[in-house]
Amino acid sequence: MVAVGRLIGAHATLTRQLSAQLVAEHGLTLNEYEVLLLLARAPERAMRRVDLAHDVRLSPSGITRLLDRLEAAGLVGKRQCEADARVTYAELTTAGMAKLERCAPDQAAAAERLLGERFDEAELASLVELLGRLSAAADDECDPTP
Amino acid sequence: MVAVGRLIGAHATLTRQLSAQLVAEHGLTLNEYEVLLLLARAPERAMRRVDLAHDVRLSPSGITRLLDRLEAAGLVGKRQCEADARVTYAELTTAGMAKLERCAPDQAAAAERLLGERFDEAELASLVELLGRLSAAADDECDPTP
DNA sequence: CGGATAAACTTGCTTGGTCAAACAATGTAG
DNA sequence: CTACATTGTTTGACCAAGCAAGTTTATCCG
Repeated sequence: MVAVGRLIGAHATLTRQLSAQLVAEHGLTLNEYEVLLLLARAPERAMRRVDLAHDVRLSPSGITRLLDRLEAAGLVGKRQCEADARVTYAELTTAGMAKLERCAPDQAAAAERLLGERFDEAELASLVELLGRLSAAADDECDPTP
Repeated sequence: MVAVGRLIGAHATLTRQLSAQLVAEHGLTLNEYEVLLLLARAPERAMRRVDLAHDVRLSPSGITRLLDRLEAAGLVGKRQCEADARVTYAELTTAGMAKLERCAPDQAAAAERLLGERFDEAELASLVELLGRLSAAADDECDPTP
């Protein structure tokens, strides 16, 4: 199947392009950026580490390390859960919020440049739909909620 | 742009699923596998390291190290270029060929399971076409051949 | 010719991430 | 109520890859 190689190559491309600018101009990994983004959208700007890990598809240890970095940079803080002493919440600090607001426009521009130029609305939509099936599929396999 | 996160997530999924089996059952990275595959298809089963690096989108040092591993495993050998002393060819050994033949069916099956189940012919084609534009775009940027 | 520039490749160091193991807190069965 | 399993998180060892710098060979241009 020749297709597979191409699919993977294309993704690598996308990720690299998108992360390059982010790293260069804001010192953030794509994953770090996405975590910030997820937190910003979450209620109370806080999320459990497990859920965060799941959403960015990182291993538990991966998330620990990523959050360590963000915490060291002051962009994220820890909060203990009262109901369950095992869980720690990561919550966006105001500094983190500010950072995100600085990154977002550039990131959106990069995405626009990469995608908007190449695809029209319909194509983009179908791309998202098609790829979406893959993610959905993966979720099923790990977490077969019927 | 919500789309971006999803696109990236989907790719991560695809790559991970595809590489997991490969690593578990054959002790090969997805990149290593692709290198083997490229070599198998190349004339004389040999390629320059630069070209290999370009095709799998790895940095020069990345390819060096990857080939080191494959060489240590006896799957690949070095050959000097007579015309240009700078270049080294990587060539598939018979062991490498055999290895590839053992991996390929499993890999094809995995791809089939991941893609074939989820997409029909037309969808797959359009997916490849759309994503292909991204790769093509990236090539242009590094290598603006008009 | 000879010297600069570029191409192919390697080496050292750093990094983001995984896995396996450990640990603590929570649920659940008997 | 005790014992066992599960869940959330962290830590240590390891690994694939990137970047920057260095070496060697080609090439181009005066």
